[in-house]
Amino acid sequence: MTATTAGRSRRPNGAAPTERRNRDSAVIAAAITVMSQKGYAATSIQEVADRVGVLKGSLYHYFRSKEELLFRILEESHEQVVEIEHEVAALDLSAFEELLEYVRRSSTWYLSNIDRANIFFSERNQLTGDRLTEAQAWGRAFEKHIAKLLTSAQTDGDVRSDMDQRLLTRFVLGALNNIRFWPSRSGKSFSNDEMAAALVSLTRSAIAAP
Amino acid sequence: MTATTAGRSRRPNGAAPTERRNRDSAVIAAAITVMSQKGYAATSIQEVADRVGVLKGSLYHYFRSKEELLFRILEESHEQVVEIEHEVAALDLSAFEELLEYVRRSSTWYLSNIDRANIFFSERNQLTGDRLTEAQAWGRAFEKHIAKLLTSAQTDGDVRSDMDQRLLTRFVLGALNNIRFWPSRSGKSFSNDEMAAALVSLTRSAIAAP
Amino acid sequence: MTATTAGRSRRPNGAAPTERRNRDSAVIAAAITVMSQKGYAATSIQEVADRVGVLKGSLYHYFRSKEELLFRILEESHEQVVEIEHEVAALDLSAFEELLEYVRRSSTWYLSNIDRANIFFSERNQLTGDRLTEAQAWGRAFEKHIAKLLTSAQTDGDVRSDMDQRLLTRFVLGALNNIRFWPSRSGKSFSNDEMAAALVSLTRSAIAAP
Amino acid sequence: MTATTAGRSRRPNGAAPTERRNRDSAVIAAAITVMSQKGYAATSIQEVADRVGVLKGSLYHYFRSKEELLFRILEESHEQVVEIEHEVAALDLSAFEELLEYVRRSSTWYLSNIDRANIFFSERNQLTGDRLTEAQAWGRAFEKHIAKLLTSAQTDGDVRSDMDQRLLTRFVLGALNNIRFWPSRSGKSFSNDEMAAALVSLTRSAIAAP
DNA sequence: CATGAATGAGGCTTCATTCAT
DNA sequence: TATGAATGAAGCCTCATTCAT
Repeated sequence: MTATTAGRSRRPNGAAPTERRNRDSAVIAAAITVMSQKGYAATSIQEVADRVGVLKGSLYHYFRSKEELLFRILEESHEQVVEIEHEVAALDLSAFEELLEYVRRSSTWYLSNIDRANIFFSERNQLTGDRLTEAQAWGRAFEKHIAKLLTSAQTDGDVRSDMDQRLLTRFVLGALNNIRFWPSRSGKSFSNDEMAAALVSLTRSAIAAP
Repeated sequence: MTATTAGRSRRPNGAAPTERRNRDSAVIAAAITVMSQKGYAATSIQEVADRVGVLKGSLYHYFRSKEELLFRILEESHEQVVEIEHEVAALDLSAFEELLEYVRRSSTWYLSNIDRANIFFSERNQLTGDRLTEAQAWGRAFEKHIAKLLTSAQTDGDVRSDMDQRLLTRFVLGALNNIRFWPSRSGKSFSNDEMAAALVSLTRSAIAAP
Repeated sequence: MTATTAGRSRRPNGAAPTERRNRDSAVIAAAITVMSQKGYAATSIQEVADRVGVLKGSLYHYFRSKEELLFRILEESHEQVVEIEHEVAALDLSAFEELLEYVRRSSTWYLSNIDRANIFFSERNQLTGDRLTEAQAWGRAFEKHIAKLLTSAQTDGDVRSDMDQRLLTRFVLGALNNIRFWPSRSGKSFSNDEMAAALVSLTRSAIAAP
Repeated sequence: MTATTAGRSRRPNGAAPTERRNRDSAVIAAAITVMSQKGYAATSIQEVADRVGVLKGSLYHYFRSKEELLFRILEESHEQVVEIEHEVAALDLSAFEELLEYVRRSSTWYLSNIDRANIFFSERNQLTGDRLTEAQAWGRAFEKHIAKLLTSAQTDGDVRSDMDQRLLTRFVLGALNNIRFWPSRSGKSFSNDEMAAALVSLTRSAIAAP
């Protein structure tokens, strides 16, 4: 929310965007598809424009630079993930159950938004300057949240205490972040819910107190 | 081993092969460092040359194209990982223990070769044509190997049978591949062995038969 | 007066011409400020629009092209300078005194309209085609006028005869055109009148007959 | 000398440039011609490349950016002008005669290097950042030098004391800087020396003590 | 009149790659 | 082998201008 997201096209008075939003979303959608597939650096604005059905230069009505476009995608994704965090927190579960529920819901989100998730986890470091700083902060906050839940769950006696919480955190996060790769192999034979459930079950077994 | 790897070391006269290899390794080492950090697409040959202390054009004595350079890096990594696979297979353990030992050793390798591992897992898809095909085959073989071990271990009754082997495979692979990110967070406070051991322990708990 | 100046103010209905003129002047004023600072080529229509508080596209109600906008600015300036020429001619002074009075009054105008003067003297050559031709004609007429006064003054014995009139002309014109740079250095400490008076005095000394 | 001039093409070891310098000069010469004619902003790298007989991209072996190219031109010109300053200072003349000799020699330089002089006086402000700062400093040093000579000459009683030194400075500088426009009008009929001599004579008359 | 999205051309710059020396 | 100038293609971005609303 800090870095340069706002003010793409100069609108002196407060005119109504009407149709605008649609194109905006179309642009972002196109960018997500291409960038997820080829990676940010290998994606050309041209390809995005082609997909939107607009000339290259016209895209600059929707963002100020390729990097801003990436940032916007990341930012949106981040917001949605944070939203999940809040929803789960509102459920008033034990730390352990909250953690697992969080794993389940975000897994589902990643699986339903694989392209977004790919970009979210792979292209953050292509940002520079303030935008990079901000995006890195997301990651840290994210990790801290998981760490806190794990610590609480350890205190509650729900999570094994024979292992440093930091190692647990990394394991849980790693397994979670990787779920986006599950479907890409061997003919999509599991539903998102099945996969999410499997991840939760495996995570539970992995870290539960004996 | 299929795609264009050959044709680098023509040695018409009896020049010192050691010198050659050294430069060659230096080039690869430089490329690994840069590409791990910025990604293949965002890495310029110039940066690699700078790091080697050679002019851009000179690099083309060591590889035919940027893509071949990437391929060589991936290939080397792949070979080393396969080597681990063979070593572990030679230990004659039960499927379950072989799997876990494999996890331990490859974790250690990833942690000791983080830059290589980064490229190995992130840049494969930047290849094209035959090289892409070959690299993708590695991944599939890799997965198949884990799958086989898991199936055997399930048959042995060592691994939980309440979950499809394919889900188990993805989980194990995902957690394993992700260990390369463990050190990057919060002040490197664990040794590679500690991290590998933790991963093994967690993986065991996750998938062991009850 | 030849080139494409016309065709701006079609007023089909009996709309208020005042409003119109105002906007028109506002646009020109904005353009003058920006172009004086950054130069014609480096000035974007966007910047002018921003300064007027209007969207880029809207500016095209006030001129047909960026070049026409520049031309109009130059033309207006030219007209004002010519006006000064006529005023001074009407004073019925000796050639020498007319020249000096002309120097004084145009100096003052340049100093009071520095941005206009900057554009007038620096951006003429950015025009093309007929507009360029016309603007260049202004310069020549201008010079011819000074030349005529100097020749007369030489005949009158008021101006030194030991130097070709063409050299005198260039000197006088050069010194005059440059007065617009006087204020920009070292904290504006002189009034426009003081500077104009100084220029007149120095010019007089420079060219007066001994 | 401060701003980024050095290090255009990366040369790890100290190889001999040999042919290099030639091209370098050719590039600068081409740029000077085009920029003098059309102005920096309106000059495209393409035009310079065409004139050198090289592809657009190839030019970037000789400079890092269009702005650096401009800076280099300005810097070279500045150095030559400063050189003149030093030469004249070494002549050990009275302040008044030194000033006039300086006017004569720099006039001659401007007339012999009209394109350089045009750029020198017109395009400085197209620079940005540190380069702009440095170039502006040149101007100030330049002016200070003239001012010092004038003050001394006033003290010596050689220059009129009825006028503030700052006004004299501006007048002298203005007339001098403008000499580059003298030849552009009406069929080049005077030699550079004639024009320089005329300027000196007129300047002397203008500012000499009565 | 104003809007603002779209155009289409062009500008600066980077870069993988080649090649004569 | 190494050099470094040159290529040619492409990439990002800007901008004057148009036009339907």
